[in-house]
Amino acid sequence: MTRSYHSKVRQPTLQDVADNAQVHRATASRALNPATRHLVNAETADRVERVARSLGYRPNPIARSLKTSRSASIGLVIPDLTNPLFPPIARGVEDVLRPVGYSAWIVNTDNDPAREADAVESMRVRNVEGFVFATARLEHPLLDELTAAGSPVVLVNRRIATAAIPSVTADDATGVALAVRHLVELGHQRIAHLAGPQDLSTGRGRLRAFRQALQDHGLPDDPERLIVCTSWTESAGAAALTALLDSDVDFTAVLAGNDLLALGCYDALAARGLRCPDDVSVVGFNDTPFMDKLSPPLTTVRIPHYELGAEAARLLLTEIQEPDRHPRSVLLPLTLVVRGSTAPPRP
Amino acid sequence: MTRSYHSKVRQPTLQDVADNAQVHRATASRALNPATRHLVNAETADRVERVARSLGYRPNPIARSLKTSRSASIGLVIPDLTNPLFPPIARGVEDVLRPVGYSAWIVNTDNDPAREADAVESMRVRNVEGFVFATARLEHPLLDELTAAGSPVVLVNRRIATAAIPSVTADDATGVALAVRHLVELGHQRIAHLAGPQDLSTGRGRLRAFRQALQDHGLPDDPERLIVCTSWTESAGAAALTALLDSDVDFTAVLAGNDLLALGCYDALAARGLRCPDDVSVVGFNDTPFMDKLSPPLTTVRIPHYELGAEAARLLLTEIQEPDRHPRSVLLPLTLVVRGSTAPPRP
DNA sequence: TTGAAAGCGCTAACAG
DNA sequence: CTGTTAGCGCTTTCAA
Repeated sequence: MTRSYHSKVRQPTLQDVADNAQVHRATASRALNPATRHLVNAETADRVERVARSLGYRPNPIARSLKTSRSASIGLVIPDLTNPLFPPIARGVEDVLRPVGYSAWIVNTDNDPAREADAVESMRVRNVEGFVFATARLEHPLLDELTAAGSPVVLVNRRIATAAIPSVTADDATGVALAVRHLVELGHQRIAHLAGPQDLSTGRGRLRAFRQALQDHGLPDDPERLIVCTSWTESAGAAALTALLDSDVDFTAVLAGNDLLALGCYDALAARGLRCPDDVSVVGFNDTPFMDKLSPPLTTVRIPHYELGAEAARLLLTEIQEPDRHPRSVLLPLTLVVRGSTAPPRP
Repeated sequence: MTRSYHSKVRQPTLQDVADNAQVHRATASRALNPATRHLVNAETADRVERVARSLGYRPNPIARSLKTSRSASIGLVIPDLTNPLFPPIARGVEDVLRPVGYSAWIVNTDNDPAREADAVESMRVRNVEGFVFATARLEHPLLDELTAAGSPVVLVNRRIATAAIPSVTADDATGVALAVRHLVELGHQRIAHLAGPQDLSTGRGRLRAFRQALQDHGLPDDPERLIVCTSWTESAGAAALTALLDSDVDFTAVLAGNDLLALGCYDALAARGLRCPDDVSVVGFNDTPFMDKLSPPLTTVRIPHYELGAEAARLLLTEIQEPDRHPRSVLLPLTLVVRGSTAPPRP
C-alpha cells in the first residue's frame, strides 16, 4: 500500500518479489529460475517462490529477452494459411513446442520473397531462436543467408537444392511409386502426369519419381503425357488436362501432382463429358480435407502433415539446444488412399 | 573497426548510428522516429537517416517495447486453425494490420479455456496492444475480465452475451431468413433445423432466427423438427439427422447450423438410402471451401470471413488509437449460394 | 550462498 | 533544436 495508493494497478516486478522476500533481486532471479535455483539456499528459494506466487508475479519476457537475446519462440514461415495443407503442420509444430515452453510465431508470405524477407527480419530482431520454413524453393537465397549466418533452420514439406539444411518431408518417391503401381495393377499402361511447379522440391521430386516409376514397370517414359503446371491450382490442373484431352495423346489415367490439380482434372473431364473413373482414372496427392467427399471420392496419396510439423519442431529444438550436433533430415512415410476415382481402364 | 575486430558481427545499435552521425543517441532516436522527426533539425535528421541506412541499422523492438510497453502487435485468438473457417479471418486481420506496421500473434486454443487463459497471459506480458477473439462463448469470464481491465478487445464471428464488447459478426438472422425463404419458395412447409451448440452466439442466434423465420412465413414452430447438436461436427450432424429420420417426424428439408452438420446430413441420408435433394433438401451455413464440390453441391449461406477479420482489425485499431471513442459492433451482410442440394419437395 | 554493479537498447521527461 | 539523465525489468559477472 505504500507506493500504489493512488496509482493504477501495476504488475509486480522481480524487485517487488525481492523486497517482500527480503532478498536482493538477483537472488530472487536465481531462485525463480529452475536452471539457477540450486545456487540458492533451499529455504530462501522456497520463500521467494511463495512470495512470487502470492504476489501473482509473472516474469517479463521482454526484459528477459532484452538481456539474454533469447525468446523461447521460433518463427514458422508459411506461404498461405488458407491452403488446408498448412494448418495441420502448424498444429504439429505448436504441439511439440508448447510442452517445452516454446511458442511459434506464424507468418504468411503469400509466396512473396519480399514479404518473406520482411517477416524473417522482423522475427529475427525479436530474437526468435530459429525458424521452420514451409516455403522453401529449390533456389532460395534467403535460406542460404540465414543458415550461413548460423541461424537454426528446419525446412518442412519442401526442400532446398543447394544447401544441406535439415528438412522434414514426405517420402514422395515412394508415394508416387505406390500410386503408379496401383494404376498399373488396375491395368493402366498409358498414364499421364500433371506435374507441379518445378522450382519446388515437391513438384520436381514427384515428376522425377513418376518417370522412375514408369521405368520400373517397363512402361515408356513418353514426354507427351507429361505436363508441367506452373501453379498448384484447380484452374492450372483443368487447363493442363484440357490441353491433353485436346491433343491426340492417349492415356487412361492421370497422376496429379496434388489434390488441387486433381480437382482441375475433374473439371476438365466434366467439361468434355467424360467420366471419372470410367473414362479416365485420377490420382491426387496430399489427401487434403474433403477429398473423400468429392464425386467420385479422390484416390490420393496421404501425407502426414501434422507429423511433418511435429518432427520439424523436434529437429529445430535439438538444433537450438545442441548446435554442434550433425543436422539430419527426415523422410516420413506416406500411404495411398484408394477411393473411387481409380478403376481398371476400359477394355 | 575499433571495437569489433575479433568479435562476432553485431547488429548496429542506436548508439552506433549516433556515434557515426556525431549526435547524441536521443537525437538519433528522434530523427529515426517519424512521430518525433519534426523535433530535429532537418539536415541532422537526414544525416542520421543516411548513417542508419548505411549501417543497416534495425531498431530493436524488444528494447523499444520494454521502454514503451507497446509492441505494434495484437493477439489473435482462434479455436482451431485447421477449421477452414478461421484462416480467412486471420488473413483479413493481417492484411489490415500490416500496412499500419502492426502484426498479429496467432494462437490456437482448441476451445480449452485453460489454454486460452495461458495464451492470453503470455501475450499480455509481451505487451500486445489488444486482442481479436474468434473464440467467444456467450458466457466468457476471461473476456469480461479483459475488458474490465481496459484491454482493447474485438470479437469476431462469435459474440458474448453479457458485456457490450465490440464485435464483427455475420448477419445470421438475415442469412437464416434467406435460407428459409428459399426453401419455402421451393414449396417446403416442414423444415427441420439442426442447431449448433447453444453456448455460442452463432448456434443460438441461428436457432432463434430459424424460429422467427418460420413464424414470418406462417409455418408452425414445431419443436420436434428441431435438434440441438453439441458440436459443429459431421458426426454430430449425422447422428442428429439419423435420429430425426428414425422418429416419425416428417420433414422435407433441413437447415443445418453449419456446413459440417450439413455434411453429416448427407451421410445420414446416404446411410438410409435417401437422396438429396430428391428426398430431402439440405442447406448449410458458412460456405467453407469445397462445399461446391460435394455431390450434390451444397446450397449454403456464405459468410464473408475475410471481411469479418479485416473489419475486426479495423475496429481494434481504432480502439487502440482512440480509447475513448464509443465502441461499435458491426454486422456484415451474407448471401445465399443456391446449389444442387435444394429442390422442390416431392409432390 | 548472497549482494553489488553493470548493462541489454531504447525512449522520454527535463534542461539548456 | 539537442544533450543529460534516468530507467523499463531482468540476468549475470564479480566480489565478498
